[in-house]
Amino acid sequence: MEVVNIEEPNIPASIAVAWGLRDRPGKGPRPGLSLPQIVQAGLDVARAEGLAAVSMARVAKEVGVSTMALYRYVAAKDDLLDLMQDAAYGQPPEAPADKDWRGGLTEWAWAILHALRKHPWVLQIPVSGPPLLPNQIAWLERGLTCLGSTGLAESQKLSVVMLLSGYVRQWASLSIAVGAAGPDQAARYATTLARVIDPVRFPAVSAAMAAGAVDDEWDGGDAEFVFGLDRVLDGIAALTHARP
Amino acid sequence: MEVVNIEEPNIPASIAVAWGLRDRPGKGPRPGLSLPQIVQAGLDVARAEGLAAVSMARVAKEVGVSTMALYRYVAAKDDLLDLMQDAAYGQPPEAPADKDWRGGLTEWAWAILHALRKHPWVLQIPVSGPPLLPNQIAWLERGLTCLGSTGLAESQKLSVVMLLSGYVRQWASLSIAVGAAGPDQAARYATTLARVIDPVRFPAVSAAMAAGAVDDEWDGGDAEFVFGLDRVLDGIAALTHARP
DNA sequence: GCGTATCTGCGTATGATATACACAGATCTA
DNA sequence: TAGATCTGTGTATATCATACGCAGATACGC
Repeated sequence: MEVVNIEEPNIPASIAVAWGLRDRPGKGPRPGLSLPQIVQAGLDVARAEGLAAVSMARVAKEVGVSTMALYRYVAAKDDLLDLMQDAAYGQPPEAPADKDWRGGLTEWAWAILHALRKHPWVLQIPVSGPPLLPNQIAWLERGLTCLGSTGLAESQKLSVVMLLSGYVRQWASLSIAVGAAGPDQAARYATTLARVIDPVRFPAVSAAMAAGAVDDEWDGGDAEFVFGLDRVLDGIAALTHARP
Repeated sequence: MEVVNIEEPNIPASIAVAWGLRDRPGKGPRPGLSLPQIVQAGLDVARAEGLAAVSMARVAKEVGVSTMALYRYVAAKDDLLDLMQDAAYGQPPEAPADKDWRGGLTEWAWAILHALRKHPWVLQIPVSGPPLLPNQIAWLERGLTCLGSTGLAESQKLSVVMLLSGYVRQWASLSIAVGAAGPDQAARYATTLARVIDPVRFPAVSAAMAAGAVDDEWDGGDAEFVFGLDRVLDGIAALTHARP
């Protein structure tokens, strides 16, 4: 079972593997591991010790194999990370059929946020390209479905869904980074900034800090998320009204 | 010149350094290097060979010093990356005073996009926290200033600016990733996806692909960027109308 | 002017990392 | 049964960040 597929030469191996495009010749000995097993081990390590601890050696130890055995299932570490990311997103929840597009997308955005909060390390994986793995496609499907009744063009639907998922990802990234630092650490940041930022050179930032917008109110809570989410959805609503 | 500052124990060293909070005791020999010089060398390497090539050894060779000499100026590689990121953003362009908030923010978003296109490797640096370095604060200042006349609350202004900058960053990330793959590679992706995606399981995605939304039209051009940007700005406009 | 503390730059060492390569044994096909 | 092929493994290599200590240069206190 070689990981590279001869018939699909220019596809990243991780994608081919994830979609199950593999010849199973069954010549040699039965594989003792399975790809989901390895990916799950990666998830466990990432969850317990962070993404930085996810090395091939560490994952191999987790499944009880030698380091190099993993390379029989995964062409490179980046592929494993891609697969871990897809597994972390998981399958999107089923769409309740009785919602309008706005309610559906709101729920969809919340579901993404929950997935990212459950697996914060996903945000540390550098973006390697457009979403192409099965679960990511499933989330995309689910988002596009919400826009089915709006009459938008297909390319517009796609842009809207990408815009929204980008917002969630971006917001989660910031919120988790601040949350991971801890409230006292964040407070120290704020006081330091307050001392360092020149009110003459940065009057608007100073005003925001003086109004407590930067730190005091910023609990990383859901209110801020809803605010941005509503802004984006309002923008989409304006578009649907313009094109009935 | 030790990099850690004793009086500010809990501040990341990179921030203290970037803001010039350093004691200059002037006891030992004059430093032969300067921090901007090192950061510039990092930029050069990243520009020419990508972020992955930016190692301490490579940067040191670039400035003509030994590897360990860099650690007299930077506490860790992450600090260097933070400083490189701030240098890549550079100073925001001056705000033309005769623009309304929407025009101002539009121009601001475009300026960010241009900076990111000029330094695509910035998008590969994992987000370590809220923007705290001088140039990033300057961009924040510039964005907040655009909203000065809207009467929004300070916390709302901040959320809006973060929302917008997040969108730009997200979009640039996707667009650059697709662009870096090259058009032929992207076309191969699309054909592979078309074969792999089950129209029964993913009808909406299939419809989008059939309509050519995924690949044919997606040139990563400016039209897609403007579309999402206008959505976000429409959402903000709705807010300002609701609160005059 | 002099001693001394202190800073700079450097060479070396260490531990972690991804991954290439070749081999032994297991398994299926002919 | 013979050969092809796949699996798991050990070893080797190259790269990386960075800790540590040393030699020389410099400026301050006297």
